[in-house]
Amino acid sequence: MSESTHSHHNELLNKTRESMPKLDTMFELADFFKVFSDSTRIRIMSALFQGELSVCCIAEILNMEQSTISHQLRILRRENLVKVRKDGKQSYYSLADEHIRLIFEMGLEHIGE
Amino acid sequence: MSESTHSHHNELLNKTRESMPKLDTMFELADFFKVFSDSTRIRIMSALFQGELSVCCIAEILNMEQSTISHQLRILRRENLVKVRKDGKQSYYSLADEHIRLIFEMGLEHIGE
DNA sequence: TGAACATATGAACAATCATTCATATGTTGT
DNA sequence: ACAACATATGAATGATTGTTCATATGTTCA
Repeated sequence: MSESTHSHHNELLNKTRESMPKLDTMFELADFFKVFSDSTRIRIMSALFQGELSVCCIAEILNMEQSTISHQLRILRRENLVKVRKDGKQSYYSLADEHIRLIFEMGLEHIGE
Repeated sequence: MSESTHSHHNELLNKTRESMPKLDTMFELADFFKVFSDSTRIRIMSALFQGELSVCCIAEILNMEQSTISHQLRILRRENLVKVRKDGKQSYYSLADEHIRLIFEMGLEHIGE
């Protein structure tokens, strides 16, 4: 292989590497989308578009265990996608971000709904 | 508990259920975002923003096994996010959709980059 | 204070998934 | 036809993750 071929090859390689986001950023991005990659979390967020809901209400709407919902809400909280308002015994969850609706719409558009 | 309390409760429950996307749609949506939830796939797509690339070139850019890249490209192909152009020994992959850039930008915006 | 209820959480388990290794398929140039 | 190369893919493995059960924490009301 000639030297010029090598250098062209390395040029593309370096140019592409430089155009890419930082490695850490790409890991964060994957983690962010990971939150949307589970159907239970998608269903919880879908329910919350309607307005704030308590944990047991979400569990009833989805027809799933309260424990399951709590665990998934913890993940949504950790990623700042929902916020909590405590009132007596209940915890009322709501979407933290109008952003989420856009991300949903974008996904729905791609799967053609 | 009074009957009116019950009916208010069921009203919210039904209203919310009706406002949600179809169950199948929510499963599809989760599957769609699942593709973006892995850092290797994110890195592959990031590289492809630059233009089409062969499999071994992607492997070199990411410094990963050719086999790993092939497996992940298969998933991206299955979900219609990349397309292939075969030329001799090589397979050149490129992004199937300008959509992907928007989804990336939306994610980057949320993680604050 | 005690009973009933709402929520959170740790441990265990099953299922999913990314990676690697080995190898098959297909192409180019000699 | 053969050697060298590029890509694809099945099987095995290790790691991650969603769900369930049991239980802890905290609140309300009698």
